[in-house]
Amino acid sequence: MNVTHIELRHLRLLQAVTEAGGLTAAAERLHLTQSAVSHQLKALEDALGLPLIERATRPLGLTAAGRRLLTLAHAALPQVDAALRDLAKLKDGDAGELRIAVECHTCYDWLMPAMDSYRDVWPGVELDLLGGFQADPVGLLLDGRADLVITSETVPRAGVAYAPLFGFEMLALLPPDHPLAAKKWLLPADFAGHTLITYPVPEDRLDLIRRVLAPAGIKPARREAQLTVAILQLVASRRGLAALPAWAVAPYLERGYIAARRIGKHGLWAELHVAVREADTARAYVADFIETVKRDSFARLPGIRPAIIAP
Amino acid sequence: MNVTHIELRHLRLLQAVTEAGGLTAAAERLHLTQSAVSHQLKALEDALGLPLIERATRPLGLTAAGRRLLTLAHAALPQVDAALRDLAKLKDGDAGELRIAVECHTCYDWLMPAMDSYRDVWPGVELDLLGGFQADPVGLLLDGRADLVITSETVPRAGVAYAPLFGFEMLALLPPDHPLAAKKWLLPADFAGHTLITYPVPEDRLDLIRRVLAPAGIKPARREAQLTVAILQLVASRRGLAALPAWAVAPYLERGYIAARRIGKHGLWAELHVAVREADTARAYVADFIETVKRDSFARLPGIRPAIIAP
DNA sequence: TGTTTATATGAATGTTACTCATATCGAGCT
DNA sequence: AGCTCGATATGAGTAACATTCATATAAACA
Repeated sequence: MNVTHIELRHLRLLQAVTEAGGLTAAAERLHLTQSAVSHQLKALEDALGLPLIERATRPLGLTAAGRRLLTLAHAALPQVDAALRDLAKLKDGDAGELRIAVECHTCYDWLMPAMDSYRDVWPGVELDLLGGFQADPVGLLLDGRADLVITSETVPRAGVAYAPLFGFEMLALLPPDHPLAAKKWLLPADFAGHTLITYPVPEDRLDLIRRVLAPAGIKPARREAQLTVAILQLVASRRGLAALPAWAVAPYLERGYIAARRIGKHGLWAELHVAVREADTARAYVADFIETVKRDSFARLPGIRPAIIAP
Repeated sequence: MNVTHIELRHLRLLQAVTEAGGLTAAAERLHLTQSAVSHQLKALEDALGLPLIERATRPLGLTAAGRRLLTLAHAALPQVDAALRDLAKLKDGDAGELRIAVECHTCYDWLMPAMDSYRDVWPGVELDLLGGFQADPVGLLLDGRADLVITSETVPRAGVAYAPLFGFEMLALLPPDHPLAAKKWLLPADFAGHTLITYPVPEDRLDLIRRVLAPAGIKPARREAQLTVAILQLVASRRGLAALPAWAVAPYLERGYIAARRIGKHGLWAELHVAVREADTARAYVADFIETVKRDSFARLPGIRPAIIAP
């Protein structure tokens, strides 16, 4: 067959496979099963009469044909997305207001750049970032004091809709020469007798305490710090241990400033979600903000994975 | 639904609809039913939440959304086609030889420009045009003296494959002030007593005689001319009538040099097909030549329509 | 050499895109 | 008006295809 029946779906697939570095990971991102991805890729290769990926090599490589098709994907898909955005603007208008409340301290790291790329595309949308700690950020939506909340909880609430952003791993931080650094991963007991350095938030907002230490009956001393760099500095100077998202510490790890270890064998994973008023889910500039953040995050943040928990 | 599930199929559809100037004509080009086109367009409009075409206006117009999506189609589809061509070259190589025999005299008008655009894309393919009249052009394929034949016949022959190009209308030509010009279309009897000016080919190769005049028992005198302009000039100077493809006379009609009338109420339609050796149908540079000619013809030639006769 | 992780495959299922048959609509005619 | 013709719309049935589930195979790691 020569009149090849290629579709955007195939381009998105190839892009996801190369970006995710494998079929299984691509499947997660596309919200498909691994089987579907394998079948679809094979069907595409059969239709073209050419293999697209190098099997049995890790990390997965592309064939010349695969690279050519990926080039097409990189050229064509952004055009398609831009057109869809323009259509959305035609439909709903291109102006609006987005007051954003953020629950997690480290989120500013990726939120700022994401907001920048969003602003390029929706210049008519007024972006505001709400500062300060909020006891009940989702409540701000219903108060009308915020339009969008980035949160780790998805407690169902009338009139509020949640959309998953991504899952990320919390890593335990310790000085590079600390005795515990010899272990591949830390167990709850390893934290006993150490001070825990955290952001100034209640204990039930700290995943490490709520999901790991408290169930094991361990209650370490706490010391609070406002800024990520302050926490890192306290850890490096042996004042205690901390737990931060993997993406937030990646740059410091590279420089050997501190060490990071998994919490439990499979790691401690948390998720971020976006909450908006249900009435706003249909607004194009709202939906596209969520899309932008997600795309930006997966492109920029190391070690994140698609969210698993149903919103 | 905001995560719009747009596909290349939709872009090709919109492009076909605007180029063909209607759903029915687009359906023919896409080898679909009119129903399929209508359903698909509606599905797309529903998914986007925006109408794409102005219903109930002739000629059919696009909405702002339709124009934006068409812009996308014009940008993206050529990129896709180029990528597919590159993949075809990767698969089969990019060199070959294409000796082309042409049965119809007027075909050179569109074949030359089509060959030019083809050459841009397949510089490695050696193009040759076989000159002179051939009694049995398709036989040249099996002799190995030609690789591709443009013909109006599709007589099944072992080892030969046919692909349809397009259908076109033969128009009767007459001087603008001729009495017959008063009629909207001509009947076989109208040709009686007039000289028929034709290319120098046997009678059974002339559609007007074989399919219209001979069945009606009319045998007009004939006069032959080699060149299209010579035929036109003879008609204009009242030496007789002629019949030529609509596209070949369109430029002269505009200038009022001659007049043209339908032959029969629904017109006399003929078709052109491409014949190649069956073994060559799988060659990418052969298949793409046929595609190029078809695309080029539909873009350039007025009054042609997809072929109907099964090859 | 088992153990884990990633990919492939066959059969069953669900979801679409498509066709067929028919209805509706609008423009041009008498 | 009413009629006819060409074009588009629509509903129901079908065919084609994408996806899942369950399982096999293969590669990587200790």
